[in-house]
Amino acid sequence: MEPSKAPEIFLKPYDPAMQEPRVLALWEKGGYGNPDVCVEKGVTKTDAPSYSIVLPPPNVTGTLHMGHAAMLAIQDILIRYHRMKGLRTLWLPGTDHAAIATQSVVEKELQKKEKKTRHDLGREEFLKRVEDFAQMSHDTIVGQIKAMGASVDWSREAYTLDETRSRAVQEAFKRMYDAGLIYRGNRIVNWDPKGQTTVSDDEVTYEETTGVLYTFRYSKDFPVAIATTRPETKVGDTAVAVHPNDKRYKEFIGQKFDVEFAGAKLALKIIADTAVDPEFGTGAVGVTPAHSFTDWEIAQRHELPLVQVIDEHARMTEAAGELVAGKKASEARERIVSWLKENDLLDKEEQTPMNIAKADRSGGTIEPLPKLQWWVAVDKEVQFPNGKTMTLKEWMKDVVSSGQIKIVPERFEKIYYNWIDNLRPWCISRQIWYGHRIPVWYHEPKCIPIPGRESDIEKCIPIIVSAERPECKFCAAQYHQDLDTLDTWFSSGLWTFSTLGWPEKTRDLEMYHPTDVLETGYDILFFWVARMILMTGFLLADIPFRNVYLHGLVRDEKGRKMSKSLGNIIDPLVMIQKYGADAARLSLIIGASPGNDVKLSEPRVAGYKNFANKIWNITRFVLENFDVNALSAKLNKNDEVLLEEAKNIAREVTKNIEEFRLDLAANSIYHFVWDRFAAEIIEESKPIFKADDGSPSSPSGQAAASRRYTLYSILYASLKLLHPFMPFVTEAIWRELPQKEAELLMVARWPQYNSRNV
RNA sequence: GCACCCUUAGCUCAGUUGGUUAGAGCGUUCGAUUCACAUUCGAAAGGCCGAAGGUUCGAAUCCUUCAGGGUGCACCA
Repeated sequence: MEPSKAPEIFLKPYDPAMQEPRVLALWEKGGYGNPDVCVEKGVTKTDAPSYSIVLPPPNVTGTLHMGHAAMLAIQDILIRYHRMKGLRTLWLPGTDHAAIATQSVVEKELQKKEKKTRHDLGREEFLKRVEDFAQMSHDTIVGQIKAMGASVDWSREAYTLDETRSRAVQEAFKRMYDAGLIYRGNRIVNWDPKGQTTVSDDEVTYEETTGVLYTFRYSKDFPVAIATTRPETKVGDTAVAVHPNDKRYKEFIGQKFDVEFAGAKLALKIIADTAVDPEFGTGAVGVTPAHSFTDWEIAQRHELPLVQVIDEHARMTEAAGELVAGKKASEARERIVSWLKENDLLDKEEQTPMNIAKADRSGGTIEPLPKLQWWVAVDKEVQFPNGKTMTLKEWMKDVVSSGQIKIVPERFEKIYYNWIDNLRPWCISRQIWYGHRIPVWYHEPKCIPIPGRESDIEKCIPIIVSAERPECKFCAAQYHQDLDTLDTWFSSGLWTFSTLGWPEKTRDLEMYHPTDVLETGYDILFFWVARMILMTGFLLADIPFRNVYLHGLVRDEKGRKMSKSLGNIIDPLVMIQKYGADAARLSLIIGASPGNDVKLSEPRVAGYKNFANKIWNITRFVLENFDVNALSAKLNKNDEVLLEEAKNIAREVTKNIEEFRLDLAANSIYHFVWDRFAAEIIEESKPIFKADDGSPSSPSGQAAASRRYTLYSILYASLKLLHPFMPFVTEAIWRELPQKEAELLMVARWPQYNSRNV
């Protein structure tokens, strides 16, 4: 029996740069990313249960980074595994318009290259620029997703701002508006003076600094001293609050004072409120309803008037009084402090730790301002489509605490609850141009009666929610659309079902929703995951996904965030070019336990390239010593034990994938292949093949045949087990195998470790 | 202020419900190699598992306290 020669390709080391494009072409030709094709071609049974993941859509703000690469690797492992298991598997790709993020990238470019602002171009022209940029960025991203080997279904690709998704956004807005969940209201917003827009609470980050706490009296005869770190806002005070049990101030509660303070006339009422901490400062708070969230709430409780003294450009308004009106807030502060000194009203200046609120995107210092904006009510009781009445907050808690949605790692559930407990109404309107225009039309400033039909005006509806411009039968005024756009997370919140065709009742929606896993970085648990649960709950009375798997952040070797300014960015494409996509993937998987950050360095990626070559050479050895006749060989006891060992590995890998321990799964197959299969089993085989006398009936010939079969079986099973982790090299090898069950490894069956066959 | 996470070999990290001499990768040192693998193989050095108590027949693992590092949220007059 003459052993077959291994294909020539194995005589050279594994070359990912050469093999990967060929493998990509094979996959593209196969079309198995689309589950319908899998069913058509018979690799998936018609009645197979479904398994679905929607890709968290990358922002069209440029190129993908290592975090995206990690996300793609993890999801592709889950997808390939389930596809091989025989499930009807859908991985739906897409990109996110990322409103504020994309707009600001384009604005910066515009400023840098042409010294223009968006207002110089006008809304239409500017939007065209943004769209061009978004398209370019989209194409780059698609190329990168492919290069990573992600087996997504491109036929279902979606964009958060395309037509279908726009319809979903308008429908969602309308339903929530009709239910009273979305309302327009004058509340304190996080105003970003730099970006000239509102931002949500979650888009605000806090920086610790040291500030000065000033203790002073409004005037000589004012009975109470107060403390503040923002003296410039004090010209907008309308009350002084003390704790109801504070004996020092009890006698003053309810009294009113008119004072002249730094050029402003203040009418101050002394009130009692439990929000006041008697231990802090003097135990008395100057209440500024227009420029502080807590003060605004106090003002609501006590029906206090509101005086806005700072405007959208962080300048003092006319209402701030003659001393500081028109000045920058920072200047106003100095002015007022010196005024206090001049008038001998300042008791104390002391250093105090404080947090400065910054807008996440623009870095502007947040100025709390009262503004008329659109909000999602999270504490309002509403009827859900399933008939139940509850608040959005209650829903969000229930679906997690009841176990309908599982968060992995579990500790994030606590963080999630904590976030919900502190959740305030969600401000969804933004004063930027790129995004979903708010589908609301107004008769503003007012309705205009039609001559001769003046009484009709009572029937007129001055605010209408609609995708198209409505016509008014009762009034002569035109409807004007709201100028604002929606928070990008509003459309992202619909992602699991807008991608499947909602609000149409599509087959996809029925088959793939709820999705099985939402896999993303823990940094957007609140931004996105919580919002998806909220939106899906109200609109579908359903959950968007059964599992949330949170991966850690990819950092540099010193544990720092990768950033342009630090110059420590590792570009996934460069890594793929140098070491292959398989190596890049493995470096992001092994050693990355759920929810924990990964420290990545180039040598780490390089190390896994060796592994791909190892598999390559194992194959060479096995095929050089293989013979199809060996497939019918009678197995020796020894060899049966080896096959049993391989089954145990298959069992271990499977269990770990099921438990989201991809790091452990990858690790165990890695070690089995290298340390057991290559280093020991193959080494032991060499003498067996040497001793082979070529006669199938002799003991030596029989032993060799048994071993040939065994090596082939172990290789065969190893390729399958490795495939989700290293799809390229395994698929390239599969192509060369003389005996196999399927044209492509990506649709071969996952090893059945319960049966006799590996 | 309220939570959470991390601390194990020089570096990066595993060690999943407590169970024999604590593991891997990279790095270091020594050796082998006409042999599937210029990307290979073997071996060695290197750890009072952050500290102190406790529970237990038995603790890296469970409990308490503390220290250092990090994160989230709140407060921020």
